[in-house]
Amino acid sequence: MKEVAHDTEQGTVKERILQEALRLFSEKGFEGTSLQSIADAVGIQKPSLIYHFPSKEDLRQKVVESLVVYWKNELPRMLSASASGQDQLVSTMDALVNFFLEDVNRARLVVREMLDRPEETFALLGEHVSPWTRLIGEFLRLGQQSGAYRQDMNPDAYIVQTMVMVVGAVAMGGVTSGVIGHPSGFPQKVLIKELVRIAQSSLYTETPKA
Amino acid sequence: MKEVAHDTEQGTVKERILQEALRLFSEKGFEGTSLQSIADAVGIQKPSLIYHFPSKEDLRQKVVESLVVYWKNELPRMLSASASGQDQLVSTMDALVNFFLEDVNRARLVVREMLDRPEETFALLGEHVSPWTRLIGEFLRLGQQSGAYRQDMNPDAYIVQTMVMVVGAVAMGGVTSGVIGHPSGFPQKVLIKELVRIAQSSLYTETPKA
DNA sequence: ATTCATACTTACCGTTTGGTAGACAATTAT
DNA sequence: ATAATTGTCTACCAAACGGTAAGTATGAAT
Repeated sequence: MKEVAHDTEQGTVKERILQEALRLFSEKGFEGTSLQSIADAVGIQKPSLIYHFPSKEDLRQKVVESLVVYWKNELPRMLSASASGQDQLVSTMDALVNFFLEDVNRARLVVREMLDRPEETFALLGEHVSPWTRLIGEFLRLGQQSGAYRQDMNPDAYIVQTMVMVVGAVAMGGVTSGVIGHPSGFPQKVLIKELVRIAQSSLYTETPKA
Repeated sequence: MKEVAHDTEQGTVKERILQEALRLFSEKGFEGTSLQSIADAVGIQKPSLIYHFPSKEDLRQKVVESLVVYWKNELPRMLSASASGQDQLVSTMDALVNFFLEDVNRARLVVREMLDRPEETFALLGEHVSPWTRLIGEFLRLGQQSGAYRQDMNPDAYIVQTMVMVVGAVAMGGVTSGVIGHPSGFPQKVLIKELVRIAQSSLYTETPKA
C-alpha cells in the first residue's frame, strides 16, 4: 500500500526528502534553501516534492516533527533505562550529547528554529520536552535536599543552561573554537569532554578528584 | 564633509541602515531579510540603500564588521581595566554577558553567522578574538599551576564552552526555557545568574560557599 | 477490460528578489 | 556663475522563488 515505487536506493522518496531537507535547512537555513535544491538533492522534480509535501512550510513542520517524535520516544527510554541513581543524570546527558553528535544537523536545525520561530519553538518544547525536564528538575531538587548537589544551584536554570551548552557546543563548537586560534578547529571530543566536566563539577558539592 | 543631509532623526542614514540591518538580519536571518524591508525600516528607497552599500553581501559584511571592531576595542579595555587578580576573569565575563545582553540581536547575529558561514566566521574569530582569548588561556593555566583552578579543566576548551554558553544563553535563553514549561518564559536574570555560577563553580578547586 | 489512485513529469504563472539606469535636487568647490 | 560631487528618487530588468495545471506511466481493484 505504501511503497509502490521500487525505492531503488535507500528508503522511500518521502523519507529521502525529509532527510535532504533536514540537511539543507540546517546548513543553509529555511529561507536559504529552495525547493529546487531539495528536489535536486533527492533526484526528483520540484512538483514531485510538492506532491509529497503540499508546501515548503508543511515540509519544514514535518522535518521538525521528525526530530520531536524521536525525542518523545527516546527521552523517556533513557530516563528509565539506567537504574535510578546518580548515574541516571550522567547517562541521560550522555545520550543527549550523542543524539546531537550523531548528526550535527539536528543541533543546527534546533538552533535555527529557535532563532527563526521563537514562540512556536517555545510552545513545541513546552509541549513535548517539558514533562521530562520537570522530572529531572525534581531529581535535582531531591539531590539538593540530600546535600549531594550545591545549594546555590537553580535546578530549572541549570537544566536550561546545560541544554544550551550541549546544543550550542554541537551546533557551533567547530566554529567557536576559532576564538582559540587553533589552525584548523579543535577536536570535538575534547570540547564535549570539557562540557560534561563543567556540567558535572558545577553540580556536586564535593569535588570528585582534587 | 560627511553629514550632508539633515539627519533629521538619529545618526546618519548609513548608521541607521546598519542598525536596522543588524536588527532584521538577527531576527529573520540574512536570506530571510529583503533589501526592501531594510529600506522600509529606515524610511528610504531600495536604490538609496544600494547607493550606500553596493550589495546585500557588502552590507552584511559591514554589519558583522561593526560588531567585530567593537570587540577589538572593548575586549582589551576590559582585560586591563580591572586590576590583575581573580576578579579580572569575573569582570571580563560580566562585560561579555552585558555586551550581548545590551542588545540581544548581537548574540543572535553571531550565532546565525556561525551557522550560515562557518569557515568565514571561524577565520574572523581567529583573527580578531583569538589573541585575547589566548591571553585568558594563559591566565587559566597559571591559576591551574598555582592550584586555584581545577587540574582536570581544559583551559582552551573551557573558554570555548563558556563562550558558547554565554552567546547561546542570550540568543536562545528565552526560547530554551520552554523546556521547563514555565507558562511564558523564564526571567533572564535568573538564567544569567546560573550561567555565571556554572562557569565559576566549575573552575575553582574549592567551593566558595558550602 | 476498465476504472482508479499513486507517483512523477513538463510547462507555466504571478510575485519577489537583488541590482541597474538614468533623472533630479542640493550642496560644495573652483 | 558654473562645474562637479553627493544623495535620493522613479522606472525598470532578468533571474529565481513557491506553487499550479494538466498530463502520463504504473500497478491494484472492480
